[in-house]
Amino acid sequence: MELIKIAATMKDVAEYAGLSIATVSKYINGIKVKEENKKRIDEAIKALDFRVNEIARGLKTKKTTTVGVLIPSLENIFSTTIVSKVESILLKYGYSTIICDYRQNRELENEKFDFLINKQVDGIILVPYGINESKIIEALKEDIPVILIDRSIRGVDCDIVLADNLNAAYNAVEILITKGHRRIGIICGPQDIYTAQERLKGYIRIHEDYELEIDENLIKYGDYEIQSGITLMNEFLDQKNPPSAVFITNYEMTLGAIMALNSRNIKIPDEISIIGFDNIQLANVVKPKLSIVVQPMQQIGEFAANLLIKRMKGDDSGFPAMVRLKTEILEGESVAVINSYI
Amino acid sequence: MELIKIAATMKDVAEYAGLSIATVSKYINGIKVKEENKKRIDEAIKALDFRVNEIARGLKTKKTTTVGVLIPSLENIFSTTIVSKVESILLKYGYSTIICDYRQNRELENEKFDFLINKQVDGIILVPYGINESKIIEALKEDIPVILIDRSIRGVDCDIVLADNLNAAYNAVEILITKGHRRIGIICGPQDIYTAQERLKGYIRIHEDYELEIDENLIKYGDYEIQSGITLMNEFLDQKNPPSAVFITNYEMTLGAIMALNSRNIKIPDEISIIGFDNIQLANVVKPKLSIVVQPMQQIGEFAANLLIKRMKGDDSGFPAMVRLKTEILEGESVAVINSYI
DNA sequence: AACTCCACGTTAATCGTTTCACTTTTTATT
DNA sequence: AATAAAAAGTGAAACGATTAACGTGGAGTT
Repeated sequence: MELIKIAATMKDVAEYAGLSIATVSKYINGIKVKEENKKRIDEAIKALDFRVNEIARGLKTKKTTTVGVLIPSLENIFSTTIVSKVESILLKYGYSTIICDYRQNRELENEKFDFLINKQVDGIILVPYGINESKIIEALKEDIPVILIDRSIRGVDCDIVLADNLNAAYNAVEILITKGHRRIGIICGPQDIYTAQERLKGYIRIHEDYELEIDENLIKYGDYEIQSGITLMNEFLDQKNPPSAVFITNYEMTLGAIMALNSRNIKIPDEISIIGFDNIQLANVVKPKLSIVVQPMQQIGEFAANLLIKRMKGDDSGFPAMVRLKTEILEGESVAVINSYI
Repeated sequence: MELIKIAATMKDVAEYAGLSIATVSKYINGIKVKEENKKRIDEAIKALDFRVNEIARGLKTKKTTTVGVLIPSLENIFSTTIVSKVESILLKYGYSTIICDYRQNRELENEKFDFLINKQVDGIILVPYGINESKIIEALKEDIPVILIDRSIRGVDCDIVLADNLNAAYNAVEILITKGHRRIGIICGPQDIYTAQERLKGYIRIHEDYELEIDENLIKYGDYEIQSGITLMNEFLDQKNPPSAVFITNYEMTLGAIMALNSRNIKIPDEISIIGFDNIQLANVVKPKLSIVVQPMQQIGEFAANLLIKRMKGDDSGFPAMVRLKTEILEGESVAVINSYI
């Protein structure tokens, strides 16, 4: 005969210990209680295998100790690395993390944001794409802190943590320039995405600083997916005057670009130089080793999580915070030194 | 003056509509209500921007419409692909997904399992590693369905969804054999992991079926991490009589193995043939294109999610279910044809 | 001994739903 | 029109915690 064991409540504990529910509750919530009673309660808790019912608690306190993380995709290293870090930090504070993936789809992004709000999360970390800014404003107004990652949203005062994308691109392209490249292609992300704009700005600025002309034919816009990388790299290769080097501004498109080169049997860096983005593992497994821009993803996650904790504690100092973290360049062997200009 | 808008409750709706709370509740839960009242309630809901408080509901119903997913790592394609699929299916049914990552750490795995139970999830999907089986039994007894993925646990009757690892390995090694390889190395996972055992069994069985001897020196055990792949591949290469082909049984070790080969400048497949595991993107970006075993990760996620839904609805038919899905082999150019045996 | 404090306890209301056990209204039947 | 049966609506008690507001007993003071 299986008896389904029914979970003990605080009432049971109180009875077992011969005290009132209120006393037990207080003890559990860290309020002082007589030594003697402390013992009795502990004993009762152990004997009954009591655990507070978070739901009931949540109903009273209007807190769920749950936060939502909304990202473009679970199949993308940038997002998952951040999520992984965020989750581990939040867990330390007793929060659980609901992760939602919106598949690069604006509509889904909006829906899932609502879903999280509906689930009454205590806070949200969002890597935004096309969210309706009013939703964020609304959330903030309802006292649900939101931390943006990677992309700011026009017209919304909101904490944000991101990489210094402009300088990431600036530095990457500078490497190409100092190695002698003059016709440098860039495969950008969508024009309406902040991060993508910043990366392009970096490309443009370094050209200005070196007084190099910008050839519009060397700027191509993709959608951050593998296929874009393939298509756009092929377009470059088919140009009458192709670039000697290409800077690709995210991981998936870097993958695609390499696939395109491989399938045409083009040697890196002999025939074309490459700087990619974001995935150290990829960089090491490709031959020759790829030079890539590495975002401090762990750090981004760390800052975001800690900032969120702070906001959820009600500390609004420095709002809205903008944390901009430095990127790094990992040099491989995918960039050739050429002398055309000497 | 900012007025923080306080969410409307069912009571408010009832008052606005001039009905009782009970009626409103019933309507919301799909019980028939007079057409006229339907309208009034809808109107009230809209006017007050009412949304049910899931917490309060959960307190009464003892359901959270939340499920937990516990995986070894968020930085591993196998897990994230599954999670992504699971999440999207569950969401359709109104469930949210709490994702926990235990970093290949048994202790953390046990802790996070408890955490999920404590959060009162309605069900759990688990890719187990070293969990204490009593925890699962306990959960099942408390009527929280658990679906295992990829690895069964001795002594526990539990639904499980996995790939046919034995035949995956069998088929992969068979390809090597039919192409003339006779000294075939295998880089296995940890000996205490079910999946790893199965893959090794496949390797052994195909050898038996072709009446080939098994050389213990050709079997190496790793821990499913990149470094293992590097180390073990190097060990193979340093043997007096190295294998002509190596089958590597997970993604991370495949990465490592390729890094080892690259750093020693060994040509694939001219000097050694390779069959790897699990990552299609990787397979395409490496040169030459890698031959790999592909698990039907999406399908695994799909089956697991649907089975969980079924269990949560209280349908225990066919318990414990074992769903074993076929793998596929994606042939690249990393396997050489040799004629030693002709 | 009377009085004030202080530390610790307790009572009871409350959070926003669901649902049981009725009551009232509507419809169908004769 | 009367009545039974079916349908729709209601009041109030849960669910399991937190927390004001208040109660109590004993040490300290005079």
